[in-house]
Amino acid sequence: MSLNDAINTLQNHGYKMTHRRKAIIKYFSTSDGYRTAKDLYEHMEAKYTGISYDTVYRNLHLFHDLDILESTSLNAEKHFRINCGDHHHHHFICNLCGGTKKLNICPMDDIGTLLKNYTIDDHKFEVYGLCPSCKQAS
Amino acid sequence: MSLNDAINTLQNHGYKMTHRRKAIIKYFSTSDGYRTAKDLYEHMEAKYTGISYDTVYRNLHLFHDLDILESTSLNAEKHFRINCGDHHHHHFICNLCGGTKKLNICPMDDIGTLLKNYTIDDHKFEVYGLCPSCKQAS
DNA sequence: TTTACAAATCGTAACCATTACGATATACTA
DNA sequence: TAGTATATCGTAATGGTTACGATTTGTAAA
Repeated sequence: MSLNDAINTLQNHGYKMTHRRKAIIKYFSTSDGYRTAKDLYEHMEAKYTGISYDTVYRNLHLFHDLDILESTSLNAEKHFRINCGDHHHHHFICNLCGGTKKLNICPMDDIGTLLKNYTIDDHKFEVYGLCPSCKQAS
Repeated sequence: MSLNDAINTLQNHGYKMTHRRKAIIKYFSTSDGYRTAKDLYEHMEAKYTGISYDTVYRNLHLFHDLDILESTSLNAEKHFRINCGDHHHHHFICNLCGGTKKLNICPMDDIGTLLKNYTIDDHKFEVYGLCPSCKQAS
Protein backbone atom coordinates (compact mmCIF):
# COMPACT_ATOMS: atom_id res chain seq x y z
CA MET A 1 0.00 0.00 0.00
CA SER A 2 1.34 3.39 -1.01
CA LEU A 3 1.39 6.60 0.99
CA ASN A 4 -1.43 7.98 -1.18
CA ASP A 5 -3.59 4.88 -0.83
CA ALA A 6 -3.25 5.10 2.92
CA ILE A 7 -4.12 8.79 3.00
CA ASN A 8 -7.18 8.12 0.87
CA THR A 9 -8.27 5.27 3.11
CA LEU A 10 -8.03 7.52 6.16
CA GLN A 11 -9.97 10.35 4.55
CA ASN A 12 -12.62 8.08 3.05
CA HIS A 13 -13.34 6.87 6.55
CA GLY A 14 -13.65 10.40 7.88
CA TYR A 15 -10.40 10.51 9.83
CA LYS A 16 -8.33 13.66 9.93
CA MET A 17 -4.98 13.85 8.22
CA THR A 18 -2.44 15.10 10.73
CA HIS A 19 1.28 15.65 10.39
CA ARG A 20 1.97 12.80 12.75
CA ARG A 21 -0.27 10.42 10.84
CA LYS A 22 1.39 11.28 7.58
CA ALA A 23 4.80 10.72 9.12
CA ILE A 24 3.76 7.34 10.54
CA ILE A 25 2.42 6.15 7.21
CA LYS A 26 5.52 7.43 5.47
CA TYR A 27 7.70 5.53 7.94
CA PHE A 28 6.02 2.25 7.14
CA SER A 29 5.39 2.77 3.46
CA THR A 30 9.04 3.45 2.76
CA SER A 31 10.34 0.39 4.62
CA ASP A 32 9.68 -3.18 3.65
CA GLY A 33 9.72 -4.92 7.02
CA TYR A 34 8.25 -5.36 10.47
CA ARG A 35 8.76 -2.63 13.06
CA THR A 36 7.77 -2.38 16.72
CA ALA A 37 5.87 0.42 18.44
CA LYS A 38 9.17 1.40 20.00
CA ASP A 39 10.88 1.60 16.60
CA LEU A 40 8.14 3.93 15.45
CA TYR A 41 8.23 5.96 18.66
CA GLU A 42 11.95 6.56 18.32
CA HIS A 43 11.62 7.51 14.68
CA MET A 44 8.83 9.98 15.48
CA GLU A 45 10.54 11.40 18.56
CA ALA A 46 13.34 12.69 16.34
CA LYS A 47 11.00 15.00 14.48
CA TYR A 48 8.13 15.45 16.97
CA THR A 49 9.86 15.85 20.31
CA GLY A 50 7.64 14.75 23.16
CA ILE A 51 5.24 12.72 21.03
CA SER A 52 2.94 10.70 23.25
CA TYR A 53 2.79 6.92 23.40
CA ASP A 54 -0.94 7.39 23.18
CA THR A 55 -0.51 8.84 19.71
CA VAL A 56 1.78 6.04 18.60
CA TYR A 57 -0.40 3.20 19.81
CA ARG A 58 -3.74 4.79 18.93
CA ASN A 59 -2.62 5.25 15.35
CA LEU A 60 -1.06 1.80 15.10
CA HIS A 61 -4.40 0.33 16.13
CA LEU A 62 -6.36 2.61 13.84
CA PHE A 63 -4.16 1.81 10.86
CA HIS A 64 -4.36 -1.87 11.63
CA ASP A 65 -8.15 -1.71 11.81
CA LEU A 66 -8.22 0.08 8.46
CA ASP A 67 -5.90 -2.55 6.93
CA ILE A 68 -3.24 0.04 6.27
CA LEU A 69 -0.92 -2.00 8.46
CA GLU A 70 -0.66 -5.71 9.17
CA SER A 71 0.76 -7.09 12.39
CA THR A 72 2.39 -10.16 13.87
CA SER A 73 3.34 -11.15 17.37
CA LEU A 74 7.03 -12.00 17.87
CA ASN A 75 8.51 -12.79 21.29
CA ALA A 76 5.38 -11.42 22.91
CA GLU A 77 5.76 -8.05 21.22
CA LYS A 78 3.63 -6.73 18.38
CA HIS A 79 5.36 -5.88 15.11
CA PHE A 80 3.79 -3.93 12.27
CA ARG A 81 4.40 -3.50 8.57
CA ILE A 82 2.63 -1.79 5.71
CA ASN A 83 -0.09 -3.94 4.20
CA CYS A 84 1.17 -5.49 1.00
CA GLY A 85 -2.23 -5.23 -0.55
CA ASP A 86 -1.73 -7.49 -3.52
CA HIS A 87 -2.99 -11.04 -3.49
CA HIS A 88 -2.66 -13.32 -0.46
CA HIS A 89 0.82 -14.37 0.51
CA HIS A 90 3.13 -14.91 3.48
CA HIS A 91 6.55 -13.70 4.55
CA PHE A 92 10.05 -14.61 5.45
CA ILE A 93 11.04 -12.28 8.33
CA CYS A 94 14.64 -11.44 9.15
CA ASN A 95 15.41 -11.89 12.85
CA LEU A 96 17.89 -9.03 12.81
CA CYS A 97 16.49 -6.24 10.66
CA GLY A 98 12.80 -7.17 10.46
CA GLY A 99 13.01 -7.12 6.68
CA THR A 100 10.62 -9.36 4.79
CA LYS A 101 10.47 -11.36 1.61
CA LYS A 102 7.26 -12.43 -0.01
CA LEU A 103 6.55 -16.17 -0.12
CA ASN A 104 4.05 -17.12 -2.76
CA ILE A 105 2.99 -20.39 -1.25
CA CYS A 106 0.16 -20.91 1.19
CA PRO A 107 -0.34 -24.08 3.20
CA MET A 108 -4.09 -23.49 3.28
CA ASP A 109 -4.18 -24.55 -0.37
CA ASP A 110 -3.43 -28.06 0.86
CA ILE A 111 -5.53 -28.10 4.01
CA GLY A 112 -8.29 -30.06 2.29
CA THR A 113 -10.79 -31.57 4.71
CA LEU A 114 -8.34 -31.72 7.61
CA LEU A 115 -10.47 -29.26 9.61
CA LYS A 116 -13.88 -30.35 8.40
CA ASN A 117 -15.85 -29.55 11.58
CA TYR A 118 -13.81 -26.52 12.56
CA THR A 119 -14.41 -22.83 11.96
CA ILE A 120 -11.31 -21.30 10.40
CA ASP A 121 -10.85 -17.61 11.17
CA ASP A 122 -7.24 -17.00 10.33
CA HIS A 123 -3.88 -18.58 9.72
CA LYS A 124 -0.22 -17.68 9.89
CA PHE A 125 2.77 -18.94 7.97
CA GLU A 126 6.07 -17.24 8.63
CA VAL A 127 9.67 -18.25 8.06
CA TYR A 128 12.35 -16.75 10.30
CA GLY A 129 16.09 -16.39 9.84
CA LEU A 130 18.63 -14.06 8.32
CA CYS A 131 18.20 -12.14 5.09
CA PRO A 132 21.15 -12.16 2.69
CA SER A 133 22.50 -8.80 3.81
CA CYS A 134 22.26 -9.52 7.55
CA LYS A 135 23.73 -12.96 6.88
CA GLN A 136 26.75 -11.42 5.21
CA ALA A 137 27.13 -8.74 7.88
CA SER A 138 27.19 -11.23 10.74
CA MET B 1 5.49 -36.01 25.90
CA SER B 2 4.25 -37.95 28.94
CA LEU B 3 4.58 -37.02 32.60
CA ASN B 4 7.26 -39.69 33.00
CA ASP B 5 9.25 -38.57 29.97
CA ALA B 6 9.30 -35.05 31.35
CA ILE B 7 10.39 -36.21 34.80
CA ASN B 8 13.20 -38.23 33.26
CA THR B 9 14.30 -35.31 31.15
CA LEU B 10 14.51 -33.10 34.21
CA GLN B 11 16.44 -35.64 36.23
CA ASN B 12 18.80 -36.55 33.41
CA HIS B 13 19.78 -32.90 33.27
CA GLY B 14 20.41 -32.76 36.99
CA TYR B 15 17.38 -30.71 37.98
CA LYS B 16 15.51 -31.44 41.17
CA MET B 17 12.03 -32.87 41.09
CA THR B 18 9.86 -30.70 43.27
CA HIS B 19 6.16 -30.90 44.04
CA ARG B 20 5.53 -27.73 42.09
CA ARG B 21 7.43 -28.96 39.05
CA LYS B 22 5.52 -32.21 39.03
CA ALA B 23 2.24 -30.31 39.28
CA ILE B 24 3.22 -28.01 36.41
CA ILE B 25 4.15 -30.89 34.15
CA LYS B 26 0.98 -32.72 35.10
CA TYR B 27 -1.06 -29.63 34.24
CA PHE B 28 0.34 -29.49 30.73
CA SER B 29 0.62 -33.21 30.06
CA THR B 30 -3.03 -33.79 30.83
CA SER B 31 -4.29 -31.00 28.59
CA ASP B 32 -3.94 -30.87 24.86
CA GLY B 33 -3.75 -27.16 24.23
CA TYR B 34 -2.00 -23.85 24.70
CA ARG B 35 -2.08 -22.19 28.14
CA THR B 36 -0.74 -18.84 29.38
CA ALA B 37 1.49 -18.22 32.40
CA LYS B 38 -1.60 -16.79 34.08
CA ASP B 39 -3.61 -19.96 33.39
CA LEU B 40 -0.86 -21.97 35.02
CA TYR B 41 -0.51 -19.55 37.92
CA GLU B 42 -4.20 -19.78 38.71
CA HIS B 43 -4.15 -23.55 38.50
CA MET B 44 -1.16 -23.75 40.82
CA GLU B 45 -2.47 -21.13 43.25
CA ALA B 46 -5.41 -23.42 44.05
CA LYS B 47 -3.11 -26.07 45.48
CA TYR B 48 -0.02 -24.05 46.40
CA THR B 49 -1.38 -20.89 47.96
CA GLY B 50 1.04 -18.02 47.57
CA ILE B 51 3.10 -19.62 44.80
CA SER B 52 5.48 -17.06 43.34
CA TYR B 53 5.41 -15.77 39.78
CA ASP B 54 9.12 -16.41 39.85
CA THR B 55 8.44 -20.10 40.22
CA VAL B 56 5.89 -20.12 37.42
CA TYR B 57 8.00 -18.24 34.89
CA ARG B 58 11.33 -19.82 35.84
CA ASN B 59 9.90 -23.26 35.29
CA LEU B 60 8.12 -22.33 32.09
CA HIS B 61 11.46 -21.17 30.71
CA LEU B 62 13.30 -24.18 32.01
CA PHE B 63 10.78 -26.60 30.55
CA HIS B 64 10.84 -24.75 27.28
CA ASP B 65 14.64 -24.91 27.14
CA LEU B 66 14.48 -28.66 27.82
CA ASP B 67 11.87 -29.11 25.07
CA ILE B 68 9.33 -30.34 27.56
CA LEU B 69 7.11 -27.45 26.49
CA GLU B 70 6.69 -25.62 23.20
CA SER B 71 5.50 -22.04 22.98
CA THR B 72 3.84 -19.59 20.66
CA SER B 73 3.15 -15.89 20.85
CA LEU B 74 -0.53 -14.92 20.52
CA ASN B 75 -1.73 -11.32 20.93
CA ALA B 76 1.62 -10.41 22.39
CA GLU B 77 1.33 -13.01 25.17
CA LYS B 78 3.26 -16.25 25.36
CA HIS B 79 1.28 -19.49 25.36
CA PHE B 80 2.67 -22.90 26.21
CA ARG B 81 1.74 -26.49 25.54
CA ILE B 82 3.33 -29.85 26.17
CA ASN B 83 5.75 -30.84 23.43
CA CYS B 84 4.11 -33.30 21.10
CA GLY B 85 7.36 -35.11 20.59
CA ASP B 86 6.46 -37.18 17.57
CA HIS B 87 7.53 -36.10 14.12
CA HIS B 88 7.34 -32.53 12.88
CA HIS B 89 3.91 -31.04 12.49
CA HIS B 90 1.84 -27.90 13.08
CA HIS B 91 -1.39 -27.03 14.84
CA PHE B 92 -4.84 -25.67 14.56
CA ILE B 93 -5.40 -23.58 17.73
CA CYS B 94 -8.85 -22.81 19.10
CA ASN B 95 -9.30 -19.11 19.84
CA LEU B 96 -11.60 -19.84 22.77
CA CYS B 97 -10.23 -22.83 24.66
CA GLY B 98 -6.65 -22.99 23.39
CA GLY B 99 -7.19 -26.58 22.32
CA THR B 100 -5.13 -27.86 19.41
CA LYS B 101 -5.40 -30.27 16.53
CA LYS B 102 -2.41 -31.69 14.75
CA LEU B 103 -1.96 -30.70 11.10
CA ASN B 104 0.22 -33.08 9.19
CA ILE B 105 1.19 -30.72 6.43
CA CYS B 106 4.20 -28.44 6.41
CA PRO B 107 4.67 -25.59 3.95
CA MET B 108 8.44 -25.95 4.20
CA ASP B 109 8.13 -29.08 2.10
CA ASP B 110 7.28 -26.79 -0.81
CA ILE B 111 9.63 -23.93 -0.09
CA GLY B 112 12.08 -25.14 -2.72
CA THR B 113 14.69 -22.54 -3.65
CA LEU B 114 12.51 -19.58 -2.70
CA LEU B 115 14.97 -18.59 0.04
CA LYS B 116 18.17 -19.60 -1.67
CA ASN B 117 20.46 -16.98 -0.15
CA TYR B 118 18.72 -16.83 3.21
CA THR B 119 19.52 -18.58 6.47
CA ILE B 120 16.40 -20.31 7.74
CA ASP B 121 16.26 -20.69 11.52
CA ASP B 122 12.64 -21.45 12.19
CA HIS B 123 9.14 -21.32 10.82
CA LYS B 124 5.58 -21.21 12.04
CA PHE B 125 2.34 -22.43 10.55
CA GLU B 126 -0.76 -22.11 12.66
CA VAL B 127 -4.46 -22.09 11.87
CA TYR B 128 -6.83 -20.25 14.21
CA GLY B 129 -10.55 -20.55 14.73
CA LEU B 130 -13.07 -22.53 16.73
CA CYS B 131 -12.80 -26.19 17.55
CA PRO B 132 -15.97 -28.29 17.06
CA SER B 133 -16.99 -28.14 20.72
CA CYS B 134 -16.46 -24.38 21.12
CA LYS B 135 -18.20 -23.88 17.79
CA GLN B 136 -21.25 -25.72 19.02
CA ALA B 137 -21.22 -23.96 22.39
CA SER B 138 -21.16 -20.49 20.89
C1' DT C 1 -10.96 34.11 6.64
C1' DT C 2 -12.72 33.34 10.81
C1' DT C 3 -15.32 30.57 13.93
C1' DA C 4 -16.84 26.43 16.08
C1' DC C 5 -16.45 21.94 17.28
C1' DA C 6 -15.29 17.24 16.84
C1' DA C 7 -11.26 14.78 16.73
C1' DA C 8 -6.33 14.24 17.71
C1' DT C 9 -2.58 14.85 20.73
C1' DC C 10 -0.13 15.58 25.08
C1' DG C 11 1.32 14.52 29.63
C1' DT C 12 1.01 11.28 32.66
C1' DA C 13 -0.60 7.49 35.36
C1' DA C 14 -2.14 2.83 35.47
C1' DC C 15 -2.25 -1.85 33.87
C1' DC C 16 -0.56 -6.38 32.76
C1' DA C 17 2.87 -9.75 31.49
C1' DT C 18 7.32 -10.63 32.63
C1' DT C 19 11.84 -10.46 34.95
C1' DA C 20 14.85 -10.08 38.90
C1' DC C 21 16.80 -10.71 43.50
C1' DG C 22 17.90 -11.32 48.56
C1' DA C 23 16.14 -14.29 52.11
C1' DT C 24 14.31 -18.74 53.19
C1' DA C 25 13.01 -23.53 52.39
C1' DT C 26 13.63 -27.92 50.11
C1' DA C 27 15.49 -31.99 47.49
C1' DC C 28 19.23 -34.74 46.91
C1' DT C 29 23.90 -36.71 48.14
C1' DA C 30 27.00 -38.51 51.12
C1' DT D 1 20.83 -37.26 59.23
C1' DA D 2 23.57 -33.34 57.90
C1' DG D 3 25.36 -30.43 54.39
C1' DT D 4 24.91 -28.05 50.24
C1' DA D 5 23.34 -26.74 45.94
C1' DT D 6 19.11 -25.62 44.11
C1' DA D 7 14.26 -24.13 44.21
C1' DT D 8 10.94 -21.18 46.06
C1' DC D 9 9.01 -17.10 48.28
C1' DG D 10 7.98 -12.31 48.79
C1' DT D 11 8.31 -8.49 46.59
C1' DA D 12 10.01 -4.86 43.70
C1' DA D 13 11.29 -3.43 39.11
C1' DT D 14 10.90 -3.51 34.13
C1' DG D 15 8.87 -3.17 29.52
C1' DG D 16 5.04 -3.06 26.44
C1' DT D 17 0.58 -1.38 26.28
C1' DT D 18 -3.65 1.05 27.54
C1' DA D 19 -6.30 4.92 29.40
C1' DC D 20 -7.85 9.59 30.45
C1' DG D 21 -8.49 14.66 31.53
C1' DA D 22 -6.62 18.83 29.60
C1' DT D 23 -5.10 21.06 25.55
C1' DT D 24 -4.34 21.62 20.66
C1' DT D 25 -5.41 20.99 15.82
C1' DG D 26 -7.86 19.86 11.36
C1' DT D 27 -11.87 20.57 8.94
C1' DA D 28 -16.17 22.43 7.53
C1' DA D 29 -19.53 25.93 7.93
C1' DA D 30 -20.44 30.82 8.39
